[in-house]
Amino acid sequence: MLLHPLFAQLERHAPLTPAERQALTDLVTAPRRFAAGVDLVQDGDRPRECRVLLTGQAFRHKTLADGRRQISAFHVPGDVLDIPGLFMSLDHGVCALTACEVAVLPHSRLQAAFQAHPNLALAFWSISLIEAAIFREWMLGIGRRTAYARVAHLFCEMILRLRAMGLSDGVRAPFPVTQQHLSDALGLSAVHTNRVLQQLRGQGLLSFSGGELVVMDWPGLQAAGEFDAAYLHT
Amino acid sequence: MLLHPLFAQLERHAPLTPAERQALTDLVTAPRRFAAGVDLVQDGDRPRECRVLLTGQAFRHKTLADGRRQISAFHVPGDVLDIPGLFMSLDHGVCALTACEVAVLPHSRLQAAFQAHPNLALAFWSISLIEAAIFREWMLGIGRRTAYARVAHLFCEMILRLRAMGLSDGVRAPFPVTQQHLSDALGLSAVHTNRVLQQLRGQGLLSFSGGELVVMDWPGLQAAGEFDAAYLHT
DNA sequence: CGAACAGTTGATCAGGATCAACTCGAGTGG
DNA sequence: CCACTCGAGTTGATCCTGATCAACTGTTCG
Repeated sequence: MLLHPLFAQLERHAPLTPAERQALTDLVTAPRRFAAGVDLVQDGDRPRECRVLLTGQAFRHKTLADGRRQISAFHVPGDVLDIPGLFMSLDHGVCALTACEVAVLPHSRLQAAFQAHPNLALAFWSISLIEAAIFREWMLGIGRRTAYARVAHLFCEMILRLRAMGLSDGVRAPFPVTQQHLSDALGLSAVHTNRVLQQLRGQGLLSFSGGELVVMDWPGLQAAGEFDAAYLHT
Repeated sequence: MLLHPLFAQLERHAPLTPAERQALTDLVTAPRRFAAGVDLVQDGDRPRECRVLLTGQAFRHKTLADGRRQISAFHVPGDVLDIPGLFMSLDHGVCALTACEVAVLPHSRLQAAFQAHPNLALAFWSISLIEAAIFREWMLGIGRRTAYARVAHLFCEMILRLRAMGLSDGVRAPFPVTQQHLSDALGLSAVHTNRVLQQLRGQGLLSFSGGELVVMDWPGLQAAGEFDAAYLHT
């Protein structure tokens, strides 16, 4: 049951057959452990394997020469960290937020499994499309929403995604990011993120400290973030 | 040779076999024509077919209730407009910028072709991943680049993508968008976009009017946009 | 004990938004 | 044929969201 988080992601649209599950189980190598802050996936790399996050959290980022950084995704268990690496070299890095356990699926054996079980390829494709849908929603937020709505929206998303993986009850969730991480994800400065957080706290919508998010007023938070979960395709 | 633009996109990583090309040719129905301004793909739709842009240009957008709009992509011939529709309902619309010709690939027959030619599915998957890479680059721009760099960067991208489809010589390219379209793609106001364009023109980097982009100083434009084409994976 | 980092606060600044008005075609209909 | 409208582009004036700079607190950790 090592790959259980991955199966949960892959089965969001259609269940896998026992044979498909077995094929994945057969090809995975021993999971690797990484410490917080380590790069799980390197920018510019042309990987020979797919990494799947089993435990812990991570984030995807592009960083410019002068240090400006954009975080394009936060990753929860079950997420495949480098699907693009199946086809091309990576144009971004993935960095561990916490200690992480990562399953490794060698490309050669994964591609063989795709040949033997075409639906497996479709399932991986499908989760890469959901990730793209999240990118579009983030673009909408960064481009067109206020800082206040952006922060609220991100917290709504993370609560739901973590709940889908059994890591949250919908009220409290582990989200071990600094305010700087939030800023880099939302296109804000750290100072302004801090002030928006104080607003959200002051309105009794949530608390966020020590890497834990607690939603105290879910309808209020959704409204503040103009949040509609349709784009998550759960 | 109706599908020639699609083949050009699909073959960016590996050539298709004659059998694979034939399979696509066999399943395409008569192309449809659309007028400028018409929605080619409707938000919320759950399509039964894939649409491929053959001629003309289009853009992908999410629009909020109050009219704020984020354009998440501009599409050139050969682009598949609704790959996510293979797996899920669409969370955005695609609108024609010009009169367009669109090829229609029914899902049922496309899926059969994927079964018969697994590499076809991989090729479609691959172009959906390139699109996601572009999304990430746009996020970086909207979140972390100045308005000036954003505008320059977008023009660099469009010149290269249009050139890859044989629609530009690398100097001049058809790009029939209004300044409002640019603003909605870049997360700016129309007024500010106008002023940035004047700057870029004033520095002799480009001219942009009547739906035509002319690059007068390519190195200068690249520098202004902090542009590195790696993310296009050409 | 001292670094180093995350968070917080205040003061100031600026990039870009907003509002409003005007120009300039390109239709379009009387 | 002209008046009218409408959309796109342009300009100026003003405002404001959020950036920047700097200092300070608290905590953790070596």
